[in-house]
Amino acid sequence: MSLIIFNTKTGRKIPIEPLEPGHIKMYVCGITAYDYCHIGHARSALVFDMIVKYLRYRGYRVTYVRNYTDIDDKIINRANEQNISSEELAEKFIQAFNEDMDDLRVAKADIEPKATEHVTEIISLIQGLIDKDLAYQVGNDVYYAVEKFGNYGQLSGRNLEEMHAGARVSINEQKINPMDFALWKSSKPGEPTWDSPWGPGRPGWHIECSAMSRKYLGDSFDIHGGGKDLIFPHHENEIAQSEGATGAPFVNLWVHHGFVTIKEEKMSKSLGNFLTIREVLEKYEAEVLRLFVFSTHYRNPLDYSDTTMKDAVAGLDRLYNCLAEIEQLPDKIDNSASPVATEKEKQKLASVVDRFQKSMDNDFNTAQGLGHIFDAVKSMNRIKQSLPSNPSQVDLDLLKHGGRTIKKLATIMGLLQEEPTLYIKKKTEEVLQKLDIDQAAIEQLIQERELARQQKDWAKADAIRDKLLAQQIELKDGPSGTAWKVKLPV
RNA sequence: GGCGACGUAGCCAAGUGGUAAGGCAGAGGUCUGCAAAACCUUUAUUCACCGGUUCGAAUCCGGUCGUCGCCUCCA
Repeated sequence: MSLIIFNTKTGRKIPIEPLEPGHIKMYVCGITAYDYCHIGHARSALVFDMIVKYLRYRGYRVTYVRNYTDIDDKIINRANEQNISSEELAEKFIQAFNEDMDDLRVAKADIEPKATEHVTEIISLIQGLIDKDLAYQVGNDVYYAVEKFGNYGQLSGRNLEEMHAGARVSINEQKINPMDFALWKSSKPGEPTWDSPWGPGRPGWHIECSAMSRKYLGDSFDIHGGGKDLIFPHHENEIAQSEGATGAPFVNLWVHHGFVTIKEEKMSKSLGNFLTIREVLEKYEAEVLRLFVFSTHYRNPLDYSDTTMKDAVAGLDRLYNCLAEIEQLPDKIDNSASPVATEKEKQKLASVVDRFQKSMDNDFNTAQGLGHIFDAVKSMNRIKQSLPSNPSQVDLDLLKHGGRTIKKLATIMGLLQEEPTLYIKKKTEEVLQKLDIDQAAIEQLIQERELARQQKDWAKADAIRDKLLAQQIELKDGPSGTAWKVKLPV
């Protein structure tokens, strides 16, 4: 069984066959550092984090490059507004991005190059395009001549005539074709600038990715990824630049993920309907956001709402509860009863790795993979449920092994990374801190209630329980006394 | 206007030719003084609608309606 991946360029799934056997080279377009990142950026980072982890799980060596765009019109404009240099602004938001990634526990890419540190490579790439007559200089600007590149539109499935019909292209008298795009822009006073054969200026947006991917991954590499909104024009232009310059096929597989939407509309700055990663992480655990993201296939739209996030909270709690209960079971037992696990349950647990892998092999179907994990949890809960007080070693081994297995699988999505019991405890303490009540007071009230219960003064006992409940404290009467827990926010 | 994606239970979401995974919510049950929590069980004769192909379709083809996206910076 091989791993198949959907290729945007052909519209179909193909098996991954690395150019260098066993070694996958992947480039992903990272952020433009001019503001805090929203959860659309989080989806991108999480999806490719998962893809890298799964490829490595499947035994591939992966070289993962994700760039920073640290020079661009938006950065310059924003820096001017704030009266700081664009370097300063970009640095600030790269750092903010890294903090967000740490909070999301997204692993760093192997190489994280910045556009401004590759201007030399960019200039030589542009010069190569001019030499091949694929680019032309106008004043101190350099443009790519799209008509000279035969395959322009191959990725996005358009042709130049159609795009003219769109009539939304900006008319620039300097350009030969309105679709020509800037490789080098002359700088205005006060803007960051580099010397070049065409005068002082700065790189256009698309050229940096061609230059940096070539430097770190070569003329041809395996996977290039990003959000669907990068298909055109960004990735289309990258192909024109890279293939124009090298004559070699640029990328084997184009992987594009879908958008995060709010109320079915794309999250974007212009609509003002975006949520930053840090805003969301104030309300929800990183793993909740991860579960939310991976509960839908990466190419589909993902609608953010309180309901869907609440679902993710409940789902994650379910997983952790199962693991926590398994953890509390003994590892070894002497005089055990006969096993209770049914053939069907054993079968479910024995096959979960295969089923998970089959789902993931099919274009990283995390939604289905998670389904298999939940399915295994259901089987384990069922076994736990019917466990006698002296459970059999067979059942214990089954549960312990099952718990380890789903934890291992969940790791690919960055889930279930906490100690199960600590996860619950941590959430409790966080909430408790925000409440106007301390543990001692709670214990005190529970003791009072226990006394009332012993005297069968149910009215008083219930009153105390209601009082605590009003403060988000839930009581659980069990055989070994009364436990309490914070009603976790959802 | 051009191009593309999607429409599966109350909600979220897999499934792309062989008879509807999983999660949330709901209902019933175990437990309890009653509860809560937890767990178990259960929940779509049917996959937007209309035709067609097929022994067989949510899955393929044609059409209709609806939603969203790209075509300008965008993850």
